Amino acid sequence: MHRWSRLFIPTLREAPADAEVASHKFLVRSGYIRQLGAGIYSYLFLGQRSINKIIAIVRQEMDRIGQEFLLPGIMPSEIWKESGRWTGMGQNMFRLQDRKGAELCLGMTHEEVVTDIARKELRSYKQLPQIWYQIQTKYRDEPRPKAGLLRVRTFIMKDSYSFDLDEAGLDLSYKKHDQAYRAIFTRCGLSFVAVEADSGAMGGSQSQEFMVYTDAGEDLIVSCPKCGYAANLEKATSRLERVDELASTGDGKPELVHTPGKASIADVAEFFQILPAQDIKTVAYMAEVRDGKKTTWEPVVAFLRGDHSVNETKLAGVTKASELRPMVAEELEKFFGGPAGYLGPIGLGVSKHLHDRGVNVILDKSLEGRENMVAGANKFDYHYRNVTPGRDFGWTVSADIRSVAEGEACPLCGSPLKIGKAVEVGHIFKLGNRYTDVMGARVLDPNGKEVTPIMGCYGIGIERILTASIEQNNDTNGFWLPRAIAPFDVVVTVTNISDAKLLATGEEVAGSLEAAGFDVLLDDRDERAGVKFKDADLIGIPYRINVGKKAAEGKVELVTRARASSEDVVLGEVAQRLASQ
RNA sequence: CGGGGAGUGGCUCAGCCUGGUAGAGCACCUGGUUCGGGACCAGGGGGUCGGAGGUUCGAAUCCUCUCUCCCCGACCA
Repeated sequence: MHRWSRLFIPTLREAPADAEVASHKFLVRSGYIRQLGAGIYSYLFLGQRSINKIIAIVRQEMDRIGQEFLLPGIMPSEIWKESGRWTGMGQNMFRLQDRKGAELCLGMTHEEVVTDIARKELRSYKQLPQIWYQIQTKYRDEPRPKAGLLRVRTFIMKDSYSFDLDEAGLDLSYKKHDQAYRAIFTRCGLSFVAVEADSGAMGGSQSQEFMVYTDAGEDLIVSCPKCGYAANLEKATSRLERVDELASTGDGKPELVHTPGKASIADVAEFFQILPAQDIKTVAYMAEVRDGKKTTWEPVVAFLRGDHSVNETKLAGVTKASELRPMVAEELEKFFGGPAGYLGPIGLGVSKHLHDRGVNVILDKSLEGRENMVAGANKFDYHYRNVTPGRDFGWTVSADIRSVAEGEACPLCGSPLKIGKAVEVGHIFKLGNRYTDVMGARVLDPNGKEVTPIMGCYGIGIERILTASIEQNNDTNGFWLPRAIAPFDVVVTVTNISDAKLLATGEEVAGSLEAAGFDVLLDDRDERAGVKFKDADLIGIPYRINVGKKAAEGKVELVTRARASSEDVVLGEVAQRLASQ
């Protein structure tokens, strides 16, 4: 039994000044964590207990499908150079040198390490499939750590890696993880959604994120309340309603119109008395393209419906850009011949294929088949009308490069879509042979033919489970965790320890609860009752047994933190009663 | 990396504009009274005012540089 009077649980009456989100405030106030530096935290007694419970659940579910390893937290640069990520991963990696000057890095992820093991040890298809996992601290030099434990520079991650002979095998490993993750997050008491995710520049084929809705989240999730469709905004699509086309004017060809001072979509729409959807939006970028060792910057111009917004993740995916930045004025002048506000598609030197000479013009699919639109004329204070894509201008690639907006129709069932903020707690990812191939992992298949195993990787942010849970379960007085991940199941509060009888009763109750298998914290501090109640409400423990006034009648109170409800329980029945909660 | 904000006792902050040698509340220690929703009274301990340099008779306060933290953006296999 843990006696509060002897523990270090530094609760704070006030939230630290630099905390913004609820989980951050409460984690600090409740004495779970203390900050050492930006994105660097110590986990104190309560925090560590909660983390341990989360890890135990993750471990238990993962052991059903895989094998736990412990991998190095520090590693030589060579394997990263082999995979091409020594430069590719760039700035997010903590790098260091040993005394001989050799380059090392702190482990931010372990694909290279497990692939190195795989290539040295795996010889035959008979050894496949393999699922290896680790639960370890990872180090990432985040450009901007924030929101307490939500985005940090050192954190605990469950990462697993699967090796399979073929796609069918990978499908199975992926599916196993999907199921394990659902079991894990369910057991942790989280309300979560699995969403389609962007596979990124990794070239993976399929990817799913496990998200918990909260305003503290950094991701935007598009979902359909009707059919269950859910996707990261970076990936989401929607069904669009047909837009009424404008009637053509004059001879039907693009007509130059003087539009003094009309530099925004809204102004132009008002000027022409049209809908923004009848206007063409032009967004101009310079894209960084890495081709092996060579890095070049190419012009990329996106055309979209006036009422749509460009989705840079999609655009980067389509153009294979490692980075996108808006064009500066000189570049606009160079490629368009006109200034921002009056950019348009007519007269651009369009490249035939991506990365060819010329401007990479990416047309959003929603503009295909449209006609008589309004667009900038690449001339200060002028626009065109009667602009018809295909007839009046061409493009390099047509693709979905826009962001879905709230209320648009679900791509599956047509119901209005919702958009909400969420935290990513897990991610499963079909990697393919990207690492196994370049690092030379090969096995012989049943025909004696050499094949490259294909990989999947699967991560869970341990602290994010705790953080997300707090975000979901808090009020002004504190938070409550589900029993499965709370540092203690129950706190037994003795309202006045100077009453020896009362203290003895509290110890007896705590002892009986412990005997019944509960994790019990006995609040035997020499504090006033009010202080103890406030602390108990603050620190995330789901139940409180109050040993006070009614003890004389042989009763205690069972307080359920989530509902702030209280019921009297006869002394002998406490364990039984709690177990039935 | 761009923009904004903040560093004063353990915590939350005032003082800075208009220089005169540091304060409040909470926390902590001692004694007493209290004891079911963060008690009260009395006494007490604790601060290189983030750091360095400069201006000045005198700097928490003015100037320069620098470090750190927070927020927005960029970024985020």
